Amino acid sequence: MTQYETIAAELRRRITTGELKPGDRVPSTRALVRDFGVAMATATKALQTLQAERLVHPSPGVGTVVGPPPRAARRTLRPDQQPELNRDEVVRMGIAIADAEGLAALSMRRIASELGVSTMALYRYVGGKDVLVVRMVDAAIAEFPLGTPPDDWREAIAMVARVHWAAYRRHLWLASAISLSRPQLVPRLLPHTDAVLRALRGFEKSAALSTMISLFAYVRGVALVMEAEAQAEQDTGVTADEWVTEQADKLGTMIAMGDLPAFRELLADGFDYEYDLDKLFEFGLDVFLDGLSARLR
Amino acid sequence: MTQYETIAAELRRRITTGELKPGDRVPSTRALVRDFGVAMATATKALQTLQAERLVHPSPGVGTVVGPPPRAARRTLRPDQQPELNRDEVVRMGIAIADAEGLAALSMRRIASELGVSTMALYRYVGGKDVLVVRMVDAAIAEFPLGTPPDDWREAIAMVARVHWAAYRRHLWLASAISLSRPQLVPRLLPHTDAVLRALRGFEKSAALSTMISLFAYVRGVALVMEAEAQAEQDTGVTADEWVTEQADKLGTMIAMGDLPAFRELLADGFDYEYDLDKLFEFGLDVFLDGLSARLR
DNA sequence: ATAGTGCGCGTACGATGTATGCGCACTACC
DNA sequence: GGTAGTGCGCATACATCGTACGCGCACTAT
Repeated sequence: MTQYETIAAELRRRITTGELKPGDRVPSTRALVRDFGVAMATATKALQTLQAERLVHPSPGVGTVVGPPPRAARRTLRPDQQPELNRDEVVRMGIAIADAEGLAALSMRRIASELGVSTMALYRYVGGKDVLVVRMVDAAIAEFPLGTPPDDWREAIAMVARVHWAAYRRHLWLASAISLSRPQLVPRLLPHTDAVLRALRGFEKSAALSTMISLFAYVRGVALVMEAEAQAEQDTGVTADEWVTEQADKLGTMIAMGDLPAFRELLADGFDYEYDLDKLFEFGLDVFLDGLSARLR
Repeated sequence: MTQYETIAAELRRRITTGELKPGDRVPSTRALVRDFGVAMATATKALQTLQAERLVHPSPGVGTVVGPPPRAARRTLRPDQQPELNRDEVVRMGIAIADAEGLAALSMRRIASELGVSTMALYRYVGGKDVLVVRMVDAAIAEFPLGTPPDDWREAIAMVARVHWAAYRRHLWLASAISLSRPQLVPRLLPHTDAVLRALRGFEKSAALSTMISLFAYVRGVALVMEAEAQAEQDTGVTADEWVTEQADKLGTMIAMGDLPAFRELLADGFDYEYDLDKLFEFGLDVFLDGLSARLR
């Protein structure tokens, strides 16, 4: 332990034990030099350490005082300098851009220019892009409150799943954004998980949790298919149907070369599958819920 | 239509009608100047247009000849210049990096430096990053061939799902990479889809397709949870369990503030859920398959 | 009046994917 | 055997990204 750490520790002790109370003055630099027999630089460093910990603060003309530095008086801004921006506005713009052009088009510079503001100004409100995305997720989820869930457990968790689906549908980027965000909580998602857990009280506890995660994973999985499709269509201007017909040749040769009997059969007698992800989602959801019912019985 | 376009069109007509056959000489620049009454520059431009279309090529000392330019003889490289790189090597290195550090760490420069090669040299073999990723996906899938599926339809599609799961487990990046790739086919994935379709021959055709997509979406959904967890652990060095305990305070206040009875109840009497994604995957798969069975009956 | 302070944001850095175009080794002709 | 020409392989350079850094200015406190 260096000398300045020793001094800092001693003063820290006096403060935490109450020997020095908030408002009291700690020994001045010069007093420390005298009492501990150290150089000025060392004494200064010790006090700086405590300042960095916000245990003490310098009070001009008085000395170094115990207690955190007083919050600087809120600067009164002249009317023309009132910040016309706030966090919600940034988050809203982020959502608007991601909705219109996908997460890939979302950049700090883009948001800033869209808001008529300098890029770095955003960092006054959102900390960084990752944090912004988490806030976007939270805000997007909040657009779809749950209402009161039905009594029937099956109806209840179906409702939550459908609400999620609606959110993913409205905000196509949501499915990929929500995964990137474990280190951050999404507060307004908690009511959803709570609703599912409540509905599944009849199940064993670990089964209830597994059910919930599986269900959410499924919904997000289908939502990602939807997102990929939308993104590809936007990038290339080609819909899924068109793409299939375009790629028919390549697919044809692959089928011919590989050993894909079921595929060939499927394409043989008129491939007219209606590619409707809403229906697909409901189908898988039904199957899953049927499975759960069987299990509960 | 400009003059040179007129001339080019006329020559093009003579070639496509067979009036001029491959090997024949088209009129020289000077002949065109004489016959069409245009300037040298115009005649030259007309011939250049056709050259760009690879309909004709200049043959030194002969004139401009119908037919595509002869493929340059394959340059015989001296032994010390034999390219020591090939596409598979690039793809393999891409997979190695993504396995070890995630898709985010995958960059063209990184691959190149890891291979001891200049960055742009990679573009001789892989076209671009997107294409590379698709090839990585294909290669990763190919590591898990299907074997012969059981007769029982349920066992058969469970097997395919488990093979997918194994692939996702081995290559954590696979779950996010596989979605980005609609415009490209993943050839060696087709046998998997074919196996599922074959197993579901008993179902109505559209139901079979919906089942397949739902199932794959589910598997990938769970795999993405796994990937996010692994990535977060690598980035922050904090496991999921540790994170939960770390965030307990924040979660606690959220629970206290919000109205989350089931959550509170869950945490109240000892939260000891075993967070095992393999088991979770099997659980959800079972539920889904149970649902399908019920539906088939 | 003047010294000091901290806020807001402009500048700049280190990444990224990849288009562009240059030098050079080689081929094909006189 | 010299030489013109060609195309391959890759170094350089550009546009984009997120954001660290630190400067100037407007304000507060003396």
